[in-house]
Amino acid sequence: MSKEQNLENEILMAAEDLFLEKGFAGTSTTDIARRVGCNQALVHYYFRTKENLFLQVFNGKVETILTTLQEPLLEQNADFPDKLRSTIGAYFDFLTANSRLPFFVINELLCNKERLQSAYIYFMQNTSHNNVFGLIDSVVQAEVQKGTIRPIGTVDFVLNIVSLTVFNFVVLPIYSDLSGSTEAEKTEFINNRKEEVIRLVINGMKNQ
Amino acid sequence: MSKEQNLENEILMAAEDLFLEKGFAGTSTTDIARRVGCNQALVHYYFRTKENLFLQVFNGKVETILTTLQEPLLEQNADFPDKLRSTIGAYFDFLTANSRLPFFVINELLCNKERLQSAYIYFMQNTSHNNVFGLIDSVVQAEVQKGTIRPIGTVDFVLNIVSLTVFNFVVLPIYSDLSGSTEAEKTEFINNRKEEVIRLVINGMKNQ
DNA sequence: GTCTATATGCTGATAGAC
DNA sequence: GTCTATCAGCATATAGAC
Repeated sequence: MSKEQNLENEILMAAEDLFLEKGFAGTSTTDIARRVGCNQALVHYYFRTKENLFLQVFNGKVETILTTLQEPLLEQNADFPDKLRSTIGAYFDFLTANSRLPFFVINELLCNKERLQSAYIYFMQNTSHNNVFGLIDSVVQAEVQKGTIRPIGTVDFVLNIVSLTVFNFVVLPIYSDLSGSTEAEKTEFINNRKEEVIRLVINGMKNQ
Repeated sequence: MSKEQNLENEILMAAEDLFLEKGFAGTSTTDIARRVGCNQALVHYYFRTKENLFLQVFNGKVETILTTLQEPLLEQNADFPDKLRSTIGAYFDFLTANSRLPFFVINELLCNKERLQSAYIYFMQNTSHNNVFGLIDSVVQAEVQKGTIRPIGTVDFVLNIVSLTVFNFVVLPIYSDLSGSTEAEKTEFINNRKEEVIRLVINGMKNQ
C-alpha cells in the first residue's frame, strides 16, 4: 500500500501537523489542502467541516495522552522510588517525541468551551479511558498506606509530576528560539531537567 | 479626571481584557470597539494597527511578570525556607489575581516567532528588567554556598517553582468548567495546592 | 476627534462540470 | 473522487465628510 493511495488519510495527517503547529484558529482548510497538494474543496468533501476534521485529530491526541499518563504507573515493577524514576522518565520521553502536544490540547480546551464539553462527554463514553484517575489513585494510595511516600492526595501527586514535566517543553521552544540552541543543547537541557525533577519529586515525597 | 475622558486609554483597557480572554487571533478590532462603545475606525485612528495595540498590552504584561518573579525573592527576610514560603505564596496570590496571564503570554510567544524576537529585543533594551535572572541567581547560589539548600542550578530552581505554580492555574479553568465548581471550591483547590507545593519544594531542596 | 462608507483580502463552505 | 468557480461573511485598514 503506497502512502499516496488514501487521500482522506493524507488530509488527516496534514491537518494533524498544522493544527499542532498553528492551532485550530491559525490553520485554514486552504493551508491543509496546500500541504497535501490537492484542492481545498476536497478537504470539505472528506470531512464536510473544519470542525469535524479538527475533532478527529483532537480526540485522538487526548486518548494518547490518557494512555501515556497511566501506563508507566500501572506497570508491576520494582520499588516505588524506581517506579517514580521510570514514570517521570517515560513522561519526558513521550514529550520529547510530542513536544507540542500538551500546549495544543490545553490551548484548544481553554479557547472553546463547547469543545471542552464535547471532549468530556466523548471520553466519559469511551469506557477504555474513563477510569484513568481511579487506577492511578489505587496505586498511589497503596504506597501511602505502606508508608513508602508521605501522605499525599492523588490529585496533588499527579499535578506535581505533570507540572514539573510539561512546563519544560513549553519553555524550551521559547528559550531555544531566542538563544539559537542546537538540537544537542536542547537534548541536554531536557536530560538535566529530567534528573532534577526526579530528584525533587523523590526527595520531596519522602516520608520524613 | 473621569474615566470616560480618555478614549485612547479606554480602548487600551478593552483590548487588554479581550486579548487576555481570547488571544490576539481571536479578538477583532470590531470586538474592541464594541466593548468601548465607539466606532471600529477609532481603534485604528489611535493605534494604527491591531499589532501595535497588541504589543502595548503584551509588553506591559511581560514587564509585570518579570517584576513579580524577582520581587519576593529579593526581599531581605528571615531564613531561606521562610523566604521560599513567602515567595511561593506571592506567586500563587499574583496568579489568583491574574490567572490568564501566563497562558496568554506563552500562547502569544509560541504562535508568533517575530513577536518572540521583538519582545526579547524590547526587554533587553529596557534596562530595568534585563538582569532579573542575575539577581535571582546571586540570591539562590548564596544559599547553596551556605548549605541551606542542596546544590541546584538557578534555572532549575526557578523552573521548579514556576512550573509547580503556573500549571495549577492552567488546569483550574478546565477542571472547574467541567465540574461546575463554585468560587469557594476553586479557592480551596488553589490554597491546598499552595500548601502542597511549599511542602514539596522545601522538602525536595533540603540538603540531605 | 469622530463618524460613515468602503476597499481589499481571506475564510469556510457549496454547486456543478467532468 | 476530483476539479473550477463562486458564495456570503468577516477581517483589517483607510478615505473623506463633518
